[in-house]
Amino acid sequence: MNDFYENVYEIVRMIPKGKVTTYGEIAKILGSAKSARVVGYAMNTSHKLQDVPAHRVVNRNGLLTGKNHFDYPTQMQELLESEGIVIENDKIVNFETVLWNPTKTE
DNA sequence: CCGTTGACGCCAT
DNA sequence: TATGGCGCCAACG
Repeated sequence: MNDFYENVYEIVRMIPKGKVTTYGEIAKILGSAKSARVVGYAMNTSHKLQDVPAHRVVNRNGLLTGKNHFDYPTQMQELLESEGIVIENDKIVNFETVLWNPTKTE
């Protein structure tokens, strides 16, 4: 397991309930701001890991781009809604409000 | 070993 | 404002 992925998983695991973060932010924290795609790929690999709430990770627009990779397309939205996050048209409402900043939280 | 693809993001047109 | 292309890095065929 590469440190890059380990860091990704660790950050995603740190996301508190009812909050979300973006691939770009995670990538930036890891030092590869432009490698957001790799973060997404890591998420795909994390599918086998239960401790990684991949549903709390969205793109910079708050759009549920990865919903199609779950067991069923609506699972991601359902999980987020279960945590109090409001989603409309596959997009998170009040995205900035539910956005979690890993760097601000220690 | 080389080419293509992808849970993204930014810049150019 | 909307669409398209390029970059980045790793995995897969």
